[in-house]
Amino acid sequence: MDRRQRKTREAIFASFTELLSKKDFSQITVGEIIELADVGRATFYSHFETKDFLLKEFCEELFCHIFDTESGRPHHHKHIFDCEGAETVFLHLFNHLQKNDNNILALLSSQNNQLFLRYFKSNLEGLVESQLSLFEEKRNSAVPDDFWKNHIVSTFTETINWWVKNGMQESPEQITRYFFSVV
Amino acid sequence: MDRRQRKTREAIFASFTELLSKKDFSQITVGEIIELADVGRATFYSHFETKDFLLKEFCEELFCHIFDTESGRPHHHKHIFDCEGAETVFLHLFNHLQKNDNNILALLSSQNNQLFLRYFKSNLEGLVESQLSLFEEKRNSAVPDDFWKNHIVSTFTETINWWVKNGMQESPEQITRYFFSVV
DNA sequence: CCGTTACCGAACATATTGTTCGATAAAATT
DNA sequence: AATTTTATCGAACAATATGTTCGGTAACGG
Repeated sequence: MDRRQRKTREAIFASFTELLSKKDFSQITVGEIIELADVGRATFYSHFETKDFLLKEFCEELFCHIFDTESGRPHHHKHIFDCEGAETVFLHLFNHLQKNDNNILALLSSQNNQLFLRYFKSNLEGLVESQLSLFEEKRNSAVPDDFWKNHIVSTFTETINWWVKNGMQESPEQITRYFFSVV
Repeated sequence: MDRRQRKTREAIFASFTELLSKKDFSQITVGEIIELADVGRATFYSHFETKDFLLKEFCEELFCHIFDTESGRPHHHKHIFDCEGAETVFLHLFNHLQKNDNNILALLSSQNNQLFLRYFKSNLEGLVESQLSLFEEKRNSAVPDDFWKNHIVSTFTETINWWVKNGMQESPEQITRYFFSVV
């Protein structure tokens, strides 16, 4: 990718991040974004069809980064999907959040948290699906598979939500314990 | 309240309801609302400061109606807060939904469901708080009160969400059982 | 019956969106 | 190093949406 393109894209993302942490998505205008990013109007629209597409691509990069960071780095811990044991996987995610990669905490604690938790949720579904067997012991067989899966995913994102909203006072280990206490 | 005011307000709410069931809130314009409601532009703005305030008042009426319907009608069942037993209260809410008061199902199954579930949630909090003791037996004491309360509320709204999304094939009794199986 | 109030409708200023185009400079290609 | 390609700029543009103003009209309530 052309360096100019890269710089423009990153300037827009950075500007967008800053604005998202301050105001509601619906209140942000393209004019504000390009002014803060210091790029031309036509340039913005050559990168993103609309503001909604910007959000979509922004979230994809953000969560791809979080759900995928360690792959291909042999000396760090393994890829998230390869971790063993349910606790490890979810603890891993809580650790990522605490490290505040890509400043995601500012986004999760802003007025737009619902927006990001929704994206988080859709990314989480695949992961939970692959770990579903680890919850088998806790599961009441009276409920449908789909209901059960949805419940785990929702409980996890709600746990994150609660944690962030309360200032993340608990350690990742502690919050993982809370999560497993209720699910 | 003046009859003219009442009619205008209801026409706007009806128009708004119809539009909400068809498209995303952010895509709805004031122009569309007043055209469908057949009221003048100035009239709209004399009733509601902005589109967001319309949503706010709309939700307040909607949920007040649902959480409050039976009070003061001695021959019907008791007020929702007076019901005995946790199952009864939550079953009661599921029944309300199935009856589709105020056409709330169209709203809960539209693209705007997140919007309404959020309002639903805030209305639910008080109710859950008053019923918290009924969950005591199921509770793992290792988690904070606040976390526990949030978990129950979230699980309930997510149960509704799942139910509506899956076409409400289960009976209110069945869905109540699902809810209590996981919480 | 009369004073009050809500509505209409039309016009208006302002803001936002998304597009277009020629000029310019940075990048890639040869 | 010369040339072609490509991204950006800046400014202007039409189209749409927002929120306000005002005089005339008709419905309301006492």
